[in-house]
Amino acid sequence: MTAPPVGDRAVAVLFPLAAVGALDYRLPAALGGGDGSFVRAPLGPRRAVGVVWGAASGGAPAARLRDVEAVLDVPPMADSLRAFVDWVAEYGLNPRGAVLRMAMSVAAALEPPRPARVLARGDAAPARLSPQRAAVLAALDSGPGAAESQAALARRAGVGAGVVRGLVAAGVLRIVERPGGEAAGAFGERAAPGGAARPVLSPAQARAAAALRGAVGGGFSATLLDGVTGSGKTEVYFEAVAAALEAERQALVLLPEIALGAQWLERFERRFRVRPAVWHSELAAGRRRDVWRAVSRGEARVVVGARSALFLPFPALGAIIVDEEHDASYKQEEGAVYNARDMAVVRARLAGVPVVLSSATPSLETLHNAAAGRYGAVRLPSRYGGAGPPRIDAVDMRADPPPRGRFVSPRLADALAETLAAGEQAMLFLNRRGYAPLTLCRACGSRLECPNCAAWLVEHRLAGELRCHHCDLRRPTPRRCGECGAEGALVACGPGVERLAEEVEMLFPGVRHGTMTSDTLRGPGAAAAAVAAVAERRIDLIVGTQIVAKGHNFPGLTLVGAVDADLGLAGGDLRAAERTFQLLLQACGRAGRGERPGRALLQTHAPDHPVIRALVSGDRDRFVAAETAARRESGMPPFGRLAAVVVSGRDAAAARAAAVEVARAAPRAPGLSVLGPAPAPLSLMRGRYRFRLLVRGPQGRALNAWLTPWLGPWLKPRGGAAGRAGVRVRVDVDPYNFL
DNA sequence: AGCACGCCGACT
DNA sequence: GTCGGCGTGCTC
Repeated sequence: MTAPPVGDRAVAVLFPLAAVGALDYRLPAALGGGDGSFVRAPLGPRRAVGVVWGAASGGAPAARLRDVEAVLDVPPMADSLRAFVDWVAEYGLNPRGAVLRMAMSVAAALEPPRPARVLARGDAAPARLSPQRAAVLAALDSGPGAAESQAALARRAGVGAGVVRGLVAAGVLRIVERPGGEAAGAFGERAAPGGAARPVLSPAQARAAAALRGAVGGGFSATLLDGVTGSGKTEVYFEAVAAALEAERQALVLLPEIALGAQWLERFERRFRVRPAVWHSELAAGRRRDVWRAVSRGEARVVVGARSALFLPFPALGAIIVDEEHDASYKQEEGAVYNARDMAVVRARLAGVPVVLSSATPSLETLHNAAAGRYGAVRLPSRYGGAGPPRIDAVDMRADPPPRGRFVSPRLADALAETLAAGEQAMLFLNRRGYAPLTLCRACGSRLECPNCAAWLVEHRLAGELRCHHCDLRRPTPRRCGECGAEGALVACGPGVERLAEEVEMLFPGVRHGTMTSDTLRGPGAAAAAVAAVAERRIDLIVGTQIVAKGHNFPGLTLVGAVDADLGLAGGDLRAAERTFQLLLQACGRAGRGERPGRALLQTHAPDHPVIRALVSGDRDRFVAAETAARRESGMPPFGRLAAVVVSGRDAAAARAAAVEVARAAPRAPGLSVLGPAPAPLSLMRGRYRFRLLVRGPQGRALNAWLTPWLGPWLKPRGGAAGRAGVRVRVDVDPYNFL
């Protein structure tokens, strides 16, 4: 593959910096690196770590090339991962350096591991053996063998650190540097493919599992695992993981950030007896480094992670699983833009391994790909253990409205009362944080709005403040109106989960209820604690946002009430119907996962809306068919592709002018249409005025061929064609979020 | 991303 | 007179 090192080579080095990208260097033959090598090279006045990215581009005269300084002692980046970085960069119009950054997010992992300094017996015999000194020596002998730091040994011996230091100074103990001091062995144990508790699979599960197992080792393939909530999809895709392990390869399981909880890990551990390596954005630096290295050495056999885990340096990838493949949180919009579900398919193709896309409510894109035969499909049509699906009914809020100022209809209240009286648990689902989404002044009619965003301030009564959900603004809830000064005239309009909890207390005094939102479940372990509280019946009525709709399993729960089922349907979002359907079905699916059958009530003002009708009739296929037909009609995804171009700036006029200029420069081509610019749906965010262009093109890569030359000049982070007036141009390829 | 260069306000 | 604010530009 690589040519023998005859003389120095001119190479491109890609740096993990959005604004720099690849630069040419001379790679001295003596250093011995090649394509994919991690190298340290001079960059301006400093030095930086980058990756050798093929032959030099010729962008600088050979005489000006500087020398690569060192080839780092870590396994080089595999060709398939480099190809993946290039792909993600090109597809999403991302700077290559920004994408590389995700693939080497751990600076410390690239430095040689700092040797651990541990203690061992020295040559000198102890002269005067004080009780403290004797305790230290006894502790050393009884310990795990020469492998402890000074502080740890002192702690175990119950003496001050000074005693140990004294012994070292006297030569009784000596410090030994042990290379590779970081958590070696933490991932070293092999996951047991056979597992401790090989699960009993239903016939349907066994058939699905066999199909997935069969795909492992057979090169690239993509398979949709389409199973109703509670059908045991996880156990099925665990078999694909097991097959990868049996083949001595690694497996990657992607989960939405929100589902990466204790329950999933426990299931994994029950099946495989070991913990997988966990990867997500909140990981502490040290842990990150350890996991990255363990993956790159092939020691971490299974990685479960959020979307960024796609960029880990697997040397022997065997399978990729994308759980809850329809989940919108796979779409990354900050920094580099990409959809981890789609990029998982790309990564699998480049690595020549199978990918499994799992969901109870697959995205239209994936269903379309399965229908077209591009993806295989295996189905689990019924719940594991024979439990039926929850019975779903609509409550017409026009015919059966709640009392004024309340949000739970009499019918839902009755159902709640029945459920609680029967000793069962219930959940109220409302995808709205805080107490009330809008506060207005009864005296002058003004609304409390964020000064930096075109959005209402949301009251968070528990915290005693108003918050903007689009920027960091928080301010104490005022007593008087800021416009007219009227005292005590501010009224909360509409419900949030906090207000719902208040209503629940009034309806069912003394009921043990708990609110679960991203505000109340802060930090690791909080979600697990809440789930445990429900399991142990310290909570009988859950009030929650989408955080409770996904992933968690509540066996005693038999009733789900969607307080505002229409919530996601308003607005011009392309995927509003699809997403609402998915979210509500997931929420309803929380009911009846144990012995007792479940039911769900959807409070709606539009019981005839196709989404509500599909949920009530349980006819997903008809809904999908209708939605697909509408998309085909309008040339929308998956029958066409979109890109959103957002031009923003602190000065509205300058931003608008730049947006017009961008639109004017658009290529004219049949099959390509450009709408706008128009004020973006969130026309002011974080103090920046936003204008949006919507580009629609045909399916496939043709769209990129137009976008890249057209938008390239505007996308330079600074100093680009738009940079002067502080105007920023961002492009979101395959947008999910229409804000 | 850093880091230097450069061009205007309040201090030893 | 200088120290230092961060706008602008460059890194093979």
